[in-house]
Amino acid sequence: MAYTIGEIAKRFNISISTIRYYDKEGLLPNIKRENGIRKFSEQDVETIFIIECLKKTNVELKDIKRFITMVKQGDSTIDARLNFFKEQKEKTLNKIKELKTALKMLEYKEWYYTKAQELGSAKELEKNIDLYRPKEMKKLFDSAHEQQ
Amino acid sequence: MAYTIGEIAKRFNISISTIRYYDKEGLLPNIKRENGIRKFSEQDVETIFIIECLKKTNVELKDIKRFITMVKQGDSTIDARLNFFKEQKEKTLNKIKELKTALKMLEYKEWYYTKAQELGSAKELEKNIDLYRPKEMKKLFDSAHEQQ
DNA sequence: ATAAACCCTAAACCTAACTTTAGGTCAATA
DNA sequence: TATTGACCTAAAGTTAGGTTTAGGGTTTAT
Repeated sequence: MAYTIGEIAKRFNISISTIRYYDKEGLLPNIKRENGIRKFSEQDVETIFIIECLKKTNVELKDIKRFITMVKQGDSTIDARLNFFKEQKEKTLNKIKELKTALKMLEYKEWYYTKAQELGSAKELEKNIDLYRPKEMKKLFDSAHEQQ
Repeated sequence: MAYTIGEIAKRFNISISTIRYYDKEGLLPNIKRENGIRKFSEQDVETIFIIECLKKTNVELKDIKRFITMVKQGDSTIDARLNFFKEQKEKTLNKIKELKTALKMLEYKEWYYTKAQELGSAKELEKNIDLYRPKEMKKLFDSAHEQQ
Protein backbone atom coordinates (compact mmCIF):
# COMPACT_ATOMS: atom_id res chain seq x y z
CA MET A 1 0.00 0.00 0.00
CA ALA A 2 1.73 3.11 -1.23
CA TYR A 3 -0.05 6.38 -1.89
CA THR A 4 0.76 9.19 -4.28
CA ILE A 5 1.03 12.80 -3.20
CA GLY A 6 -2.34 13.54 -4.79
CA GLU A 7 -4.07 10.82 -2.78
CA ILE A 8 -2.51 12.09 0.45
CA ALA A 9 -3.53 15.67 -0.35
CA LYS A 10 -7.16 14.60 -0.79
CA ARG A 11 -7.19 12.41 2.29
CA PHE A 12 -5.90 15.16 4.58
CA ASN A 13 -7.46 18.00 2.67
CA ILE A 14 -4.19 19.88 2.28
CA SER A 15 -2.61 21.07 -0.93
CA ILE A 16 0.03 19.12 -2.84
CA SER A 17 2.43 22.04 -2.61
CA THR A 18 2.06 22.08 1.18
CA ILE A 19 3.07 18.43 1.36
CA ARG A 20 6.09 19.08 -0.87
CA TYR A 21 6.93 22.04 1.36
CA TYR A 22 6.81 19.84 4.48
CA ASP A 23 9.03 17.32 2.75
CA LYS A 24 11.52 20.02 1.81
CA GLU A 25 11.51 21.28 5.40
CA GLY A 26 12.40 17.82 6.68
CA LEU A 27 9.08 16.98 8.33
CA LEU A 28 8.64 13.86 6.23
CA PRO A 29 11.87 11.89 6.28
CA ASN A 30 12.07 8.37 4.89
CA ILE A 31 9.65 8.89 2.04
CA LYS A 32 10.40 6.36 -0.69
CA ARG A 33 10.63 7.39 -4.32
CA GLU A 34 10.01 5.44 -7.51
CA ASN A 35 11.52 7.16 -10.55
CA GLY A 36 11.63 10.34 -8.53
CA ILE A 37 7.94 10.07 -7.59
CA ARG A 38 7.03 10.06 -3.90
CA LYS A 39 5.36 6.91 -2.54
CA PHE A 40 3.78 7.35 0.90
CA SER A 41 3.62 4.34 3.23
CA GLU A 42 1.16 3.80 6.09
CA GLN A 43 3.91 5.01 8.40
CA ASP A 44 4.19 8.23 6.40
CA VAL A 45 0.42 8.66 6.62
CA GLU A 46 0.65 8.36 10.42
CA THR A 47 3.41 10.98 10.45
CA ILE A 48 1.24 13.38 8.48
CA PHE A 49 -1.66 12.66 10.81
CA ILE A 50 0.48 13.67 13.77
CA ILE A 51 1.70 16.79 11.99
CA GLU A 52 -1.90 17.80 11.32
CA CYS A 53 -2.86 17.18 14.95
CA LEU A 54 0.04 19.26 16.20
CA LYS A 55 -0.73 22.04 13.74
CA LYS A 56 -4.26 22.19 15.13
CA THR A 57 -2.80 22.81 18.57
CA ASN A 58 -0.70 25.66 17.10
CA VAL A 59 2.69 23.96 17.26
CA GLU A 60 5.15 25.68 14.93
CA LEU A 61 6.63 23.67 12.07
CA LYS A 62 10.14 24.04 13.50
CA ASP A 63 8.96 22.42 16.74
CA ILE A 64 7.21 19.65 14.85
CA LYS A 65 10.47 19.14 13.03
CA ARG A 66 12.32 18.96 16.34
CA PHE A 67 10.03 16.09 17.33
CA ILE A 68 10.36 14.28 13.99
CA THR A 69 14.13 14.53 14.30
CA MET A 70 13.99 13.02 17.79
CA VAL A 71 11.99 10.05 16.50
CA LYS A 72 14.75 9.37 13.98
CA GLN A 73 17.38 9.53 16.70
CA GLY A 74 15.86 6.57 18.53
CA ASP A 75 15.52 5.55 22.16
CA SER A 76 17.96 8.14 23.52
CA THR A 77 15.28 10.79 22.96
CA ILE A 78 12.35 9.03 24.65
CA ASP A 79 12.48 11.31 27.71
CA ALA A 80 12.57 14.44 25.56
CA ARG A 81 9.66 13.20 23.45
CA LEU A 82 7.62 12.46 26.57
CA ASN A 83 8.30 16.01 27.78
CA PHE A 84 7.37 17.43 24.40
CA PHE A 85 3.92 15.84 24.61
CA LYS A 86 3.43 16.69 28.27
CA GLU A 87 4.19 20.33 27.51
CA GLN A 88 1.96 20.28 24.47
CA LYS A 89 -0.88 18.82 26.52
CA GLU A 90 -0.56 21.60 29.10
CA LYS A 91 -0.54 24.27 26.41
CA THR A 92 -3.60 22.76 24.78
CA LEU A 93 -5.50 22.60 28.07
CA ASN A 94 -4.65 26.27 28.62
CA LYS A 95 -5.77 27.16 25.13
CA ILE A 96 -9.10 25.43 25.73
CA LYS A 97 -9.51 27.42 28.94
CA GLU A 98 -8.71 30.64 27.09
CA LEU A 99 -11.26 29.83 24.40
CA LYS A 100 -13.90 29.11 27.01
CA THR A 101 -13.30 32.53 28.56
CA ALA A 102 -13.49 34.20 25.16
CA LEU A 103 -16.70 32.28 24.57
CA LYS A 104 -18.28 34.04 27.53
CA MET A 105 -17.72 37.37 25.83
CA LEU A 106 -19.15 36.03 22.57
CA GLU A 107 -22.24 34.75 24.35
CA TYR A 108 -22.68 38.05 26.11
CA LYS A 109 -22.41 39.91 22.80
CA GLU A 110 -24.96 37.57 21.30
CA TRP A 111 -27.40 38.45 24.07
CA TYR A 112 -26.50 42.14 23.75
CA TYR A 113 -27.18 42.41 20.04
CA THR A 114 -30.28 40.26 20.23
CA LYS A 115 -31.65 42.75 22.77
CA ALA A 116 -30.44 45.73 20.71
CA GLN A 117 -32.22 44.26 17.71
CA GLU A 118 -35.41 43.94 19.79
CA LEU A 119 -35.17 47.57 20.88
CA GLY A 120 -34.00 48.72 17.46
CA SER A 121 -31.17 50.66 19.06
CA ALA A 122 -27.87 49.94 20.76
CA LYS A 123 -27.83 53.38 22.39
CA GLU A 124 -31.21 52.80 23.99
CA LEU A 125 -29.98 49.47 25.38
CA GLU A 126 -26.74 51.03 26.64
CA LYS A 127 -28.64 53.87 28.36
CA ASN A 128 -30.55 51.52 30.62
CA ILE A 129 -28.41 48.43 30.46
CA ASP A 130 -29.12 47.40 34.07
CA LEU A 131 -32.83 47.55 33.38
CA TYR A 132 -32.61 45.20 30.39
CA ARG A 133 -29.79 42.91 31.48
CA PRO A 134 -30.73 39.80 33.47
CA LYS A 135 -28.51 38.91 36.40
CA GLU A 136 -26.91 35.97 34.64
CA MET A 137 -25.89 38.20 31.72
CA LYS A 138 -24.28 40.68 34.07
CA LYS A 139 -22.40 37.74 35.57
CA LEU A 140 -21.32 36.54 32.13
CA PHE A 141 -20.10 40.02 31.25
CA ASP A 142 -18.15 40.33 34.49
CA SER A 143 -16.59 36.88 34.29
CA ALA A 144 -15.46 37.48 30.70
CA HIS A 145 -13.68 40.59 31.98
CA GLU A 146 -12.19 38.97 35.04
CA GLN A 147 -9.17 37.24 33.55
CA GLN A 148 -6.98 40.24 32.79
CA MET B 1 -9.61 58.85 33.45
CA ALA B 2 -7.36 58.76 30.43
CA TYR B 3 -4.51 56.32 29.98
CA THR B 4 -1.28 56.63 28.05
CA ILE B 5 -0.16 54.08 25.49
CA GLY B 6 2.42 52.74 27.94
CA GLU B 7 -0.21 52.09 30.60
CA ILE B 8 -2.42 50.29 28.12
CA ALA B 9 0.50 48.20 26.90
CA LYS B 10 1.24 47.04 30.44
CA ARG B 11 -2.39 46.36 31.30
CA PHE B 12 -2.96 44.14 28.28
CA ASN B 13 0.55 42.83 28.10
CA ILE B 14 1.02 43.81 24.46
CA SER B 15 3.77 45.99 23.03
CA ILE B 16 3.40 49.71 22.44
CA SER B 17 4.23 49.24 18.78
CA THR B 18 1.41 46.72 18.45
CA ILE B 19 -1.09 49.25 19.80
CA ARG B 20 0.19 51.90 17.40
CA TYR B 21 -0.08 49.34 14.61
CA TYR B 22 -3.74 48.61 15.52
CA ASP B 23 -4.42 52.33 15.55
CA LYS B 24 -2.83 52.76 12.14
CA GLU B 25 -4.92 49.86 10.82
CA GLY B 26 -8.12 51.56 11.99
CA LEU B 27 -8.99 49.18 14.83
CA LEU B 28 -8.99 51.98 17.39
CA PRO B 29 -11.01 54.88 16.04
CA ASN B 30 -11.99 57.83 18.23
CA ILE B 31 -8.82 57.91 20.24
CA LYS B 32 -8.33 61.42 21.61
CA ARG B 33 -4.99 63.18 21.40
CA GLU B 34 -3.45 65.89 23.55
CA ASN B 35 -0.52 67.61 21.82
CA GLY B 36 -0.34 64.63 19.51
CA ILE B 37 -0.21 62.16 22.39
CA ARG B 38 -2.85 59.42 22.55
CA LYS B 39 -5.21 59.43 25.54
CA PHE B 40 -7.18 56.21 25.96
CA SER B 41 -10.65 56.40 27.54
CA GLU B 42 -12.51 53.60 29.34
CA GLN B 43 -14.39 53.04 26.09
CA ASP B 44 -11.07 52.60 24.24
CA VAL B 45 -9.97 50.11 26.90
CA GLU B 46 -13.15 48.10 26.31
CA THR B 47 -12.47 48.13 22.56
CA ILE B 48 -8.97 46.78 23.14
CA PHE B 49 -10.38 44.14 25.47
CA ILE B 50 -12.71 42.96 22.71
CA ILE B 51 -9.88 42.97 20.16
CA GLU B 52 -7.81 40.79 22.50
CA CYS B 53 -10.71 38.39 23.03
CA LEU B 54 -11.31 38.08 19.31
CA LYS B 55 -7.61 37.59 18.65
CA LYS B 56 -7.64 34.69 21.09
CA THR B 57 -10.37 33.06 19.04
CA ASN B 58 -8.20 33.51 15.90
CA VAL B 59 -10.23 36.25 14.23
CA GLU B 60 -8.12 38.06 11.63
CA LEU B 61 -7.45 41.76 12.15
CA LYS B 62 -9.30 42.64 8.97
CA ASP B 63 -12.45 40.95 10.34
CA ILE B 64 -12.03 42.69 13.68
CA LYS B 65 -11.79 45.91 11.72
CA ARG B 66 -14.98 45.04 9.85
CA PHE B 67 -16.73 44.77 13.22
CA ILE B 68 -15.25 48.02 14.57
CA THR B 69 -16.38 49.78 11.42
CA MET B 70 -19.91 48.46 11.89
CA VAL B 71 -20.02 49.79 15.44
CA LYS B 72 -19.18 53.25 14.10
CA GLN B 73 -21.95 52.98 11.50
CA GLY B 74 -24.60 52.71 14.19
CA ASP B 75 -27.91 50.90 14.49
CA SER B 76 -28.19 49.95 10.81
CA THR B 77 -25.53 47.29 11.41
CA ILE B 78 -27.03 45.64 14.49
CA ASP B 79 -28.17 42.57 12.53
CA ALA B 80 -24.77 42.16 10.92
CA ARG B 81 -23.03 42.51 14.26
CA LEU B 82 -25.30 39.89 15.82
CA ASN B 83 -24.45 37.54 12.96
CA PHE B 84 -20.77 38.25 13.37
CA PHE B 85 -20.86 37.10 16.99
CA LYS B 86 -23.11 34.11 16.28
CA GLU B 87 -20.67 32.96 13.61
CA GLN B 88 -17.72 33.59 15.87
CA LYS B 89 -19.34 31.59 18.63
CA GLU B 90 -19.88 28.63 16.30
CA LYS B 91 -16.28 28.77 15.09
CA THR B 92 -15.01 28.89 18.66
CA LEU B 93 -17.13 25.92 19.70
CA ASN B 94 -15.72 24.01 16.73
CA LYS B 95 -12.19 25.00 17.61
CA ILE B 96 -12.71 23.73 21.16
CA LYS B 97 -13.97 20.43 19.75
CA GLU B 98 -10.94 20.22 17.46
CA LEU B 99 -8.59 20.87 20.37
CA LYS B 100 -10.29 18.21 22.45
CA THR B 101 -9.75 15.69 19.65
CA ALA B 102 -6.10 16.70 19.33
CA LEU B 103 -5.83 16.33 23.09
CA LYS B 104 -6.73 12.65 22.78
CA MET B 105 -3.69 12.12 20.60
CA LEU B 106 -1.50 14.06 23.03
CA GLU B 107 -2.76 11.97 25.93
CA TYR B 108 -2.17 8.78 24.00
CA LYS B 109 1.37 9.87 23.19
CA GLU B 110 1.96 10.67 26.84
CA TRP B 111 0.94 7.14 27.78
CA TYR B 112 3.00 5.76 24.88
CA TYR B 113 6.26 7.45 25.84
CA THR B 114 5.74 6.81 29.53
CA LYS B 115 5.52 3.11 28.69
CA ALA B 116 8.47 3.33 26.27
CA GLN B 117 10.47 4.96 29.02
CA GLU B 118 9.56 2.11 31.37
CA LEU B 119 10.64 -0.48 28.81
CA GLY B 120 13.64 1.58 27.74
CA SER B 121 12.71 1.09 24.10
CA ALA B 122 10.05 2.34 21.69
CA LYS B 123 10.69 -0.57 19.33
CA GLU B 124 10.04 -3.09 22.07
CA LEU B 125 6.76 -1.37 22.90
CA GLU B 126 5.75 -1.19 19.24
CA LYS B 127 6.50 -4.88 18.73
CA ASN B 128 3.95 -6.00 21.29
CA ILE B 129 1.76 -2.93 21.50
CA ASP B 130 -1.43 -4.93 22.11
CA LEU B 131 0.19 -6.67 25.03
CA TYR B 132 1.18 -3.42 26.75
CA ARG B 133 -1.73 -1.20 25.77
CA PRO B 134 -4.75 -1.15 28.08
CA LYS B 135 -8.18 -1.17 26.42
CA GLU B 136 -8.85 2.46 27.23
CA MET B 137 -5.61 3.53 25.54
CA LYS B 138 -6.51 1.59 22.42
CA LYS B 139 -9.85 3.42 22.50
CA LEU B 140 -8.12 6.76 22.91
CA PHE B 141 -5.81 6.02 20.00
CA ASP B 142 -8.73 4.99 17.79
CA SER B 143 -10.91 7.96 18.69
CA ALA B 144 -8.10 10.41 18.00
CA HIS B 145 -7.87 8.87 14.53
CA GLU B 146 -11.58 8.80 13.86
CA GLN B 147 -12.20 12.36 12.76
CA GLN B 148 -10.60 12.34 9.33
C1' DA C 1 21.43 72.20 31.60
C1' DT C 2 21.63 67.65 30.65
C1' DA C 3 20.11 63.16 30.83
C1' DA C 4 16.30 59.87 31.53
C1' DA C 5 11.86 58.53 30.55
C1' DC C 6 8.06 59.20 28.26
C1' DC C 7 5.66 60.19 23.80
C1' DC C 8 5.43 60.67 18.21
C1' DT C 9 5.87 59.26 12.76
C1' DA C 10 7.21 57.04 8.49
C1' DA C 11 9.27 53.54 6.42
C1' DA C 12 11.97 49.57 6.22
C1' DC C 13 12.46 45.04 7.87
C1' DC C 14 11.17 40.34 9.54
C1' DT C 15 9.15 35.56 10.03
C1' DA C 16 6.12 31.76 9.28
C1' DA C 17 3.81 29.15 6.24
C1' DC C 18 2.56 28.68 2.20
C1' DT C 19 1.58 29.48 -3.03
C1' DT C 20 2.76 30.54 -7.61
C1' DT C 21 5.52 30.36 -11.60
C1' DA C 22 8.26 28.47 -15.07
C1' DG C 23 10.07 24.77 -16.95
C1' DG C 24 10.30 19.70 -17.51
C1' DT C 25 9.22 14.11 -17.35
C1' DC C 26 6.19 10.31 -18.17
C1' DA C 27 1.92 7.39 -19.07
C1' DA C 28 -2.50 6.91 -20.78
C1' DT C 29 -6.21 8.28 -23.68
C1' DA C 30 -8.77 10.41 -28.22
C1' DT D 1 0.27 11.69 -32.55
C1' DA D 2 -1.01 15.01 -29.70
C1' DT D 3 -3.05 16.33 -25.69
C1' DT D 4 -4.41 15.53 -21.01
C1' DG D 5 -3.30 14.72 -16.34
C1' DA D 6 -0.21 13.26 -12.71
C1' DC D 7 4.07 13.86 -11.11
C1' DC D 8 8.85 16.67 -10.42
C1' DT D 9 12.25 20.98 -9.03
C1' DA D 10 14.01 25.53 -7.96
C1' DA D 11 13.11 29.94 -7.07
C1' DA D 12 10.38 33.87 -6.60
C1' DG D 13 6.24 35.86 -4.65
C1' DT D 14 2.60 36.54 -1.04
C1' DT D 15 0.17 37.56 3.35
C1' DA D 16 -0.52 38.48 8.14
C1' DG D 17 0.94 40.54 11.97
C1' DG D 18 3.89 42.58 13.80
C1' DT D 19 8.98 44.84 15.07
C1' DT D 20 12.84 47.78 14.29
C1' DT D 21 15.09 51.87 12.91
C1' DA D 22 15.96 56.60 12.43
C1' DG D 23 14.81 60.91 13.58
C1' DG D 24 12.46 64.07 16.61
C1' DG D 25 9.47 66.40 20.51
C1' DT D 26 8.13 67.03 25.83
C1' DT D 27 8.51 66.80 30.71
C1' DT D 28 10.93 65.71 35.02
C1' DA D 29 14.57 64.71 38.16
C1' DT D 30 19.58 65.94 39.37
